[in-house]
Amino acid sequence: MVRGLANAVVGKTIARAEVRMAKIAVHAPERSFDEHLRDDRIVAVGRRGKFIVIELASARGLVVSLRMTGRLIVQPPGTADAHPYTHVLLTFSDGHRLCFADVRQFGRMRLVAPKEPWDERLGVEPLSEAFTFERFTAMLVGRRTPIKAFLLDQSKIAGIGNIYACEALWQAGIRPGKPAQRLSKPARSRLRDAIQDVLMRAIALRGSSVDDYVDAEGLRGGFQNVLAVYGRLGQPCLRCGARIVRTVLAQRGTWWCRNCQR
DNA sequence: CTGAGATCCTGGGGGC
DNA sequence: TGCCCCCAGGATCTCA
Repeated sequence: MVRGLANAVVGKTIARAEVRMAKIAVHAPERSFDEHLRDDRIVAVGRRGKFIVIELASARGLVVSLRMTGRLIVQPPGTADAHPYTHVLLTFSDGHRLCFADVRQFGRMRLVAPKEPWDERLGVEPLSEAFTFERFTAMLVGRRTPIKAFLLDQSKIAGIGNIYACEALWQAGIRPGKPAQRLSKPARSRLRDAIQDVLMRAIALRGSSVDDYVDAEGLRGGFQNVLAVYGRLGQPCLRCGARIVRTVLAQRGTWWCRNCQR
């Protein structure tokens, strides 16, 4: 998503910003969203955890959280709204538009000040050098919470969602409900590797379009075609053939194999 | 600090 | 065919 977005919008100047649903655009109240953004320029697009960061020439940032159904769509000049639930529209000086749409209205587009520590509550990036076996081990000490709940906690490891938590636990052969502190050394090693492997493979396939996810270029992902457990209730485990079960853990649907995840 | 649960939303699927 | 019910889920908040 970030790579496609960067290709499409870096260098563009914001001519105006239209907010159709006020709660979606979060900003300092002194001025309107449009007054804040007008004439600023996009210099980079990055990511921290699941948050997309659109960096501006003013050193401020537009931090976008898509949650489940949020979409960012880049539209050529002169085209109609690309999505019926468009809540925020940035129009660039060249006529292109960046449309933020979200059926469920859970997503947010937040304007942050230069050096504002908006990501203080996010944990380690799982694909960074900092995510070592030693650090992973230290994080798990004394944690009684189920390992799957731990993986979903963005303040520990940033960026793992429900799909990738299920897939990483299957790949590592670990029961989702196992208390985090009780993972053996080999299990911790397998899980750390599985987290990185699952995330890298998913990114290579442009994400998981389980429902109707599309990236900024309107392309569907491909990882939904290679999911081992997520959404595969009753189907055979790709490793042992046992039926995949679904339980609820941390208020989330959890798919796993009772036979080969222990 | 940890862990658990509620909350926000709407489309879509299942049941009848 | 139509209606009702319920469910999916990420981040943030509250509470014990």
